[in-house]
Amino acid sequence: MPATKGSAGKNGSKDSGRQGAGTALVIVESPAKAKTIAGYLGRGYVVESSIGHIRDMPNKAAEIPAKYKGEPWARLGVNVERDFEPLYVVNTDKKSHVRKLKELMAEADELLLATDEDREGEAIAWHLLEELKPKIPVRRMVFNEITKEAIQRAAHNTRDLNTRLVSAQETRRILDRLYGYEVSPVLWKKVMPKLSAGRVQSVATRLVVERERERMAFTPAEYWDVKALFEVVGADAADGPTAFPAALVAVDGTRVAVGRDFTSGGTVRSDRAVRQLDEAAARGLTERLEGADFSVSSVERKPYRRSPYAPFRTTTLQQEASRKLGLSAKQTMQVAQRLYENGYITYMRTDSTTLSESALGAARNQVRSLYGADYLPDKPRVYAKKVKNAQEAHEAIRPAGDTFRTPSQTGLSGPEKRLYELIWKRTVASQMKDAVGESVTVKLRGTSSAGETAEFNATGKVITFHGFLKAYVEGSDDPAADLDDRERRLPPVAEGDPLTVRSMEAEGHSTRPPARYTEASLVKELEEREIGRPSTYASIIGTILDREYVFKKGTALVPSFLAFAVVQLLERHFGNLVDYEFTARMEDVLDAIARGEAEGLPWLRRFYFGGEGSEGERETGLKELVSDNLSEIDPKEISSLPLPGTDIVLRVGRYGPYLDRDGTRVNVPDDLAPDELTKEKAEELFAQPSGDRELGTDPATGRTVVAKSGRFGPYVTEIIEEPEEGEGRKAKAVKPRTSSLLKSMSLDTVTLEDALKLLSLPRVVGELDGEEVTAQNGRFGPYLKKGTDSRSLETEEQMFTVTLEEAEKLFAQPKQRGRRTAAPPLRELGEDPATGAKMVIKDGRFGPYVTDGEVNASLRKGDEVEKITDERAAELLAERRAKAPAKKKAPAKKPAAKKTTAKKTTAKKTAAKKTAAAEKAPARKTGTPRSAED
DNA sequence: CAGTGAGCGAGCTTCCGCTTGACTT
Repeated sequence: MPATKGSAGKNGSKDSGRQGAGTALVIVESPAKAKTIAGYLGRGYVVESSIGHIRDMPNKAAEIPAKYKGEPWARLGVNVERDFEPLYVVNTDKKSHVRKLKELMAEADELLLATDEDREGEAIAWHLLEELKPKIPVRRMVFNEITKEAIQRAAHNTRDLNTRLVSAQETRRILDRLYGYEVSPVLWKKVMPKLSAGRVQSVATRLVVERERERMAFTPAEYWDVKALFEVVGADAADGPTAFPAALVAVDGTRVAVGRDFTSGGTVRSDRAVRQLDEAAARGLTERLEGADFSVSSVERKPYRRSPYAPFRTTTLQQEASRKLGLSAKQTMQVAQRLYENGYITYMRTDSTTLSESALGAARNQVRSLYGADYLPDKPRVYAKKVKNAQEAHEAIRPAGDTFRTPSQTGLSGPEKRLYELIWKRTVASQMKDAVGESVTVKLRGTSSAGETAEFNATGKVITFHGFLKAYVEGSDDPAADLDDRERRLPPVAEGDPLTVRSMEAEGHSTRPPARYTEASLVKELEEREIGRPSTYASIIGTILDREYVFKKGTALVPSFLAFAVVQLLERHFGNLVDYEFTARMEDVLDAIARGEAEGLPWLRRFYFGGEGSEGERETGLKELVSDNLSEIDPKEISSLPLPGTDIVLRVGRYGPYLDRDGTRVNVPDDLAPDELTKEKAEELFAQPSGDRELGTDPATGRTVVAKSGRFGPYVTEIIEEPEEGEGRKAKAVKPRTSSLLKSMSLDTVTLEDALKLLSLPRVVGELDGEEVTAQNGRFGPYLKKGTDSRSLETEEQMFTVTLEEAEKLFAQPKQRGRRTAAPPLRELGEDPATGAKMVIKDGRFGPYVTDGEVNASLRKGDEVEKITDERAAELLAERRAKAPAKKKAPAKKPAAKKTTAKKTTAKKTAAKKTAAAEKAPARKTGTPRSAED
């Protein structure tokens, strides 16, 4: 609806429109929010969203602007040599949106940056400012709740941008980038490509691994107790239950041990004066108590009171949706997002439990109408913030609006209705009265036939006023635990009342290892440790699942052996970074920066370049840890997990985990939980046929032919019997013949016939120039060999069919000619303005590339052979030239002692010794943080 | 994890936090 200009309200105060003729552009973070706010602000305002952050450091090489490509720090996106100046680019998916914002701004006469009032929101506002470069007046607009009054108030009570908060955010961002982009490559080199490390995900992974370690170290303890059903003598069944259960708690005044009295090692805790009953003791006691007289020795009554739970924030919603609806963190957020976008609930990514005034009113009205005034407290309930680093830019998660719709009024169905109902109930319950009642503990005593005094306990709970429990009861992760609304009524008994035993039974138990994390409990743990943010909890789980650091077994998160290797590496070589307190300490620093009491730069400098720690000790910087210290990380050691009490080592290989005992190896199934890898299980794996498949006997040799899966893929080989012990060493060890399967074969279907054919290789083709010519299969595929000379063959089949004449022709041709000359350029382009050389696009092993005859440059993602312009080709070539010159090697270092072989393994070890020139940062020129500019 | 013989255009992977559609399979 177009704004009617003119009568913008001279008397103004109540007018929802804006004074003056022009319009103000208001930018918020979320489109759904923009829609709502636009309605509240009315004419004179155009409300648009930024859709989150609009700029960030480049994600990957393709996003780095050409002018920075050659910089040594371009890979990081942070100029570590110049005060950690970040390089910001508009995210590719935001380019068109930023353009739109610019267009809208051109129409406006004022810009209101109304992003969230937290660290990230302030930074988004600053980035908008930097990117939009407004020439009109700019103000920062903030609000904590989205109601008409609050929004209109906020529009007229603007402030300046808080640059200190922006600095805190930028410091956080830089640290996360340095951590992630410096440590991940260490994992690529030492463990496996494409792995990742980060401040949040690595700690999350470590938590899961540590829990598994606890489970592995756990020794269960067995203990027994006695359960009995007692009956009140002479009670009237009409008054309610006359029998009730009780459990043995003490014998002769000594408490009987229960689960919590044991250590994880299976022994009784040293500080516990308890008696551990074994089966014989428990059964014996039960027998001796048969027919014994019992009486009530004490009755203790305590008032019971329970207050409602706070309204939902992201983590508690995820936990309850998991317990009650069986939703994963990601599913919960997806459903909640839909509810939010369609106006059913408030924002779902929040760490706040606060309800706005209007929400309080709505909740209280609903309590009154649905449950009656008796259930309504005199004053609204206020919940203290539970989360330490809460930024509270939003409300709690609650039904939207000034009046709450009941679930049936929404017309929703399926998971959306169920989640809405959960949120609605929890919100309403949070404004109801406490549940009150009484809890009772009854102690019973009897004497056994051997004169032992046995003491039993019975507990009961009676709720006299259900209060909020009428609306909502929180779920539990432990299926054995009693829920809050569970009542247990005991018959009315008094001290001295006689009781008879209706039944009595000894029960055996064993202590259980700590439970594995679930998605919800891991998120809860992370939140308590101040690690991660509401917008990221679900994706943290996604990341560690994607990297295969954990897998799900039911709802449990099980760490992989890969996670053990990665965590082991990080703990041993980057201990500080996976310290559980790392983030908490970082938050302290960031808070100090936000308060203006500290600067980010010195802190980043120490983190990256090292320096004096808080205790005056020298702290090694990240840069040194990932470069000079790299050679200290032994990949073999890192990937090895000794199995305690055995000489078996579990190793994490490129093709999955396997066990190694003195060179004998066996694969470990990918889905084996680490705590299930016991000594016995390991032996079982070794005893199993190793997946080799016997194909039959070679009639020529009598040897068994088997198909196996090896390092280089599937292959066939033959089994050669070991010579008998006394037969001496004179018989020279015979090497078994081996051969890789052809590409057309597979391990499952290969036949003895195939195998014999393969084992017949190398085939003698004939003789040329006095040398034998053979056809065989090798590392790079099929080839012909003549002495030290060789030529590749086109197909595997040729190994069996190639004739001497064909071989002679091949050897007559120069090497390497195979396909190069055969392949004409894919496209011809014009001349490179830089060199004047003609450019062509060719097809190569790694896909299409452009070359000028000297320099070659692969096409990048998004480049299409048909659409490459001369300019783009020249750009690619220029970039390639700017990179480390492949030809002339700088002789800065001492000459290499030996010729480096091309073997990858050695390259790995010698990698990363970089010249440490110019590492020292020059003294700062100015003391002003870059982001503090006005 | 089986063990033989080239010579070549590499380039990319990855972090945490804000936010949604627009894409293809």
